[in-house]
Amino acid sequence: MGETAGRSLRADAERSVRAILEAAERVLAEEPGASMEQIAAAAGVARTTIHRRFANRQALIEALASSAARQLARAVEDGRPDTAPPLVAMHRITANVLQVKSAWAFALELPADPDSEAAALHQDIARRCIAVLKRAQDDKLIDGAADLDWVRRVYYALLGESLRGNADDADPDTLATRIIDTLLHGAGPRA
Amino acid sequence: MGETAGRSLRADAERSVRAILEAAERVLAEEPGASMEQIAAAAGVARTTIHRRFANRQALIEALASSAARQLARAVEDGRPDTAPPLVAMHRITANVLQVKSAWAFALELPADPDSEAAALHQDIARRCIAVLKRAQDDKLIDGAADLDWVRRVYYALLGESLRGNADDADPDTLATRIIDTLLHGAGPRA
DNA sequence: CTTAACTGCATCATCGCTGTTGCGGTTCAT
DNA sequence: ATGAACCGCAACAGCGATGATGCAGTTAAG
Repeated sequence: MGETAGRSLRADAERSVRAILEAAERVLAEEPGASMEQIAAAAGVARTTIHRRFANRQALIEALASSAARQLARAVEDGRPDTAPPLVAMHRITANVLQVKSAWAFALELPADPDSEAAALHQDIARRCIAVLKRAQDDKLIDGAADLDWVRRVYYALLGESLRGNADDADPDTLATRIIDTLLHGAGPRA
Repeated sequence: MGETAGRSLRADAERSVRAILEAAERVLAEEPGASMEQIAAAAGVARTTIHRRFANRQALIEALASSAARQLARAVEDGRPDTAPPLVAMHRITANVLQVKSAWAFALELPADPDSEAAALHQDIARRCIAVLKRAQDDKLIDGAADLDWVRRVYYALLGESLRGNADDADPDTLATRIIDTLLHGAGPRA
């Protein structure tokens, strides 16, 4: 479970942990093989401080993945996936997720160990995602014969593609609109 | 230019180079930070042999990227992108590219140095890709108001997504059909 | 205020990877 | 068949990253 279970840290220690995780995301996104030294520098912290909080590089990575996955789960939850109308939920969730994903791109694309907290969260998110798609299918927004798992994968791919290169030059809602539109209608001529 | 310009190698040396490049793809795909030792072992070659052919790890990576990019360009070319009917060309190119991309996934997703051979090839491929899409647009297969650069990016994303996980369990034509269908019509209900 | 937690700094040992060189044996080209 | 190219093996030096430790100074919590 990484750091989740440790008893509550002192206020400054908590700040350090956050700074380290944020710095790790920033640095590793640009250079996945970056050293602890570089991460420490970016966090405004001594390298030994990182080793005090995270035993291994591995442990740091896992904590990073867990933290990001929790934020992603929250972003989905905030979109009211199983109460709001499907189209509204999809739009809100997409906009929320885009923001989280642009801030934690590296951590979220990390190959998760099958029995880690992050993996469990991602699995739960995928479950909710398919549930929303199912509701959209019931509302005839998605073809009845469509393979929802493929649709979900396409949706994920569109999310990822929207964030490549110039990350946050457009606002999330504009990007979300384009994603949903592409997902539902593709590139073909409109009716 | 990497290794392209060196005078012709002896037959066994050429075999070694191919074995090394193929092993590098295989090993690095699973573990991007793998050591030269691991690559050498996978290639059935001594580590020093790699250093004889490629000065740096960097040089090896670049040669790998160039080699893969050349194969990809050839796969596109074989689809007759500017003579065959757009839909036919798209299908053929997609099927061809899927095969190359499944064999050289790591090398092709490598961030290319702006002034490398690989980058030039990828740029040329993107140019051809957009040309095909333009012809499809002229044939009313794609909406007249569509942003072709976005369409191309979506197409790339669909290609990538099709190969994740169980790589080659389905034949390329089936996958290609689904990709083109999704690209043109999305997940919405069919007419 | 007093104590315990936390941090920075300097240091140390260790490890694995890299890249090079030399040599003896093997394989290809002509 | 002969020479040049190639390969494996062993050894070496160098480098940077890792992770641990002790100590002195600072900060938060009760």
